[in-house]
Amino acid sequence: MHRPRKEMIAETRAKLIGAARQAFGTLGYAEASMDDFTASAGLTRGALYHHFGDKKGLLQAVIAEIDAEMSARLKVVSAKADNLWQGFVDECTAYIEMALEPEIQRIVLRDGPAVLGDPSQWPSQSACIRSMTESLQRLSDEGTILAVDPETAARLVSGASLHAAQWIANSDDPEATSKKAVKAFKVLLEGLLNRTGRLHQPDQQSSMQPEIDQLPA
Amino acid sequence: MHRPRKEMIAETRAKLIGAARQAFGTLGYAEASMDDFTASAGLTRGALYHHFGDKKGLLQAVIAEIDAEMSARLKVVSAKADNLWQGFVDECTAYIEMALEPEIQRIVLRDGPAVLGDPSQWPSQSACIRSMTESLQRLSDEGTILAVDPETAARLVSGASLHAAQWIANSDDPEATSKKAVKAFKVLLEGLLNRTGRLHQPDQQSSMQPEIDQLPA
DNA sequence: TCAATGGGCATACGAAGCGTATGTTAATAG
DNA sequence: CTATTAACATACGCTTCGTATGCCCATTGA
Repeated sequence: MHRPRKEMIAETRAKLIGAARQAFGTLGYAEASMDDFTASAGLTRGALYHHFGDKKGLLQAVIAEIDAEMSARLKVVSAKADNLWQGFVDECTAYIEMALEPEIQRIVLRDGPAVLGDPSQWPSQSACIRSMTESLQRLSDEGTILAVDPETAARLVSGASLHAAQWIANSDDPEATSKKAVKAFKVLLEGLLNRTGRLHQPDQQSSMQPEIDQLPA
Repeated sequence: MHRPRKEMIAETRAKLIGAARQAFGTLGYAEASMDDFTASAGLTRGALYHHFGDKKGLLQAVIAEIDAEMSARLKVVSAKADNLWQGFVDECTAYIEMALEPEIQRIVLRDGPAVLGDPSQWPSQSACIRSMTESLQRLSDEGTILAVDPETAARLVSGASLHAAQWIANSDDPEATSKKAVKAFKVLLEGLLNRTGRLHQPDQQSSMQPEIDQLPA
């Protein structure tokens, strides 16, 4: 039998990533002991070093997994919108909502950059950015937004989103904070809109409101 | 004599902060050995623990010092502008330029959040945000920008700025990247402008251009 | 079927690094 | 003048990481 062998190996990798993800997400990268969370997976550090080289390598794998999930979620959101602008807006709100999750905040937004360096250089991070970039590219082709470099705009918007999410999540009153953040975010985003012609221009006033007004605490 | 005593103590603190700032800025927080950089200041860890409690406490002190310097620089920039909008724009560009400095990037933007948590909760970080918030408040009073919560807008703008700066600093071609970033940043910022009345409305097209087009590499 | 090879993982060891507990000195207070 | 306290240094133990080594099982080729 060839399969059981390969499956055991894949399972070991998955168990290590899962245990590390749990530990990194709750304790943080620096405080997570490799002895502890490998033991919680029924393994030792030997397996870890064999598969991932070192602790940083495992963090990379964990982040790649999370980032793939985030990217998939964004694609789903933008795909089921009525028009492109709405899809982009939904994508932004989904991005903020994801950034509110403690695991993503801790691993991807806080420890990741400190240990692995600037996220814009990660091979995985490009997935989320690319998704937003493609949306903006289509909006630009369509004439809905002004002619700006889509990737650049995506990075600025994601930067604002991520900071907003961290601010919201750590504020005293997350609900009130999110409302203020969304309102201001909407105003900023409208800077992108093409106001000279009115071709394909969607309803601007109501477009940002849905769903995000009541965010999870 | 009372003074020499107090001065020696202050000097010890300053030497520790200086040595730590150097080590954190070049090696990074995690890789900086307390034994090493205290020795480089002619001291031992004993002094460190006495004055700052632990390694995190020292990082806090270092960040507080850097943040104070940043805040002072921002105030100078915004004070010498001709009008409020221009002052705000200059402040943003100065913010981006500061975020390009390796020491600030490493200590304040990368290691700081990982070790001390979300920057919006730091007592010191409020200084820079407050500066931008005040600028936006005045612009709002003046009618130049739309009625958005000034602090919220300041946080969004600073978030976009910081991410842009990190992207620029780590890109293959920082100069080209900065040009694209500034252009898109300008478009976004114009979302804040009040376009209904034309009272106090400054020249929008040229206002973002100065100085930042040629950023330091 | 039976070596033999190699990959998957555990164990053992050494080296730092951190935090604390304990000195030691010098200045200030009474 | 003594006693106390602040400002550091020294010493110790604990944890953690990385590597070197060893074991075992599965695949492979004859």
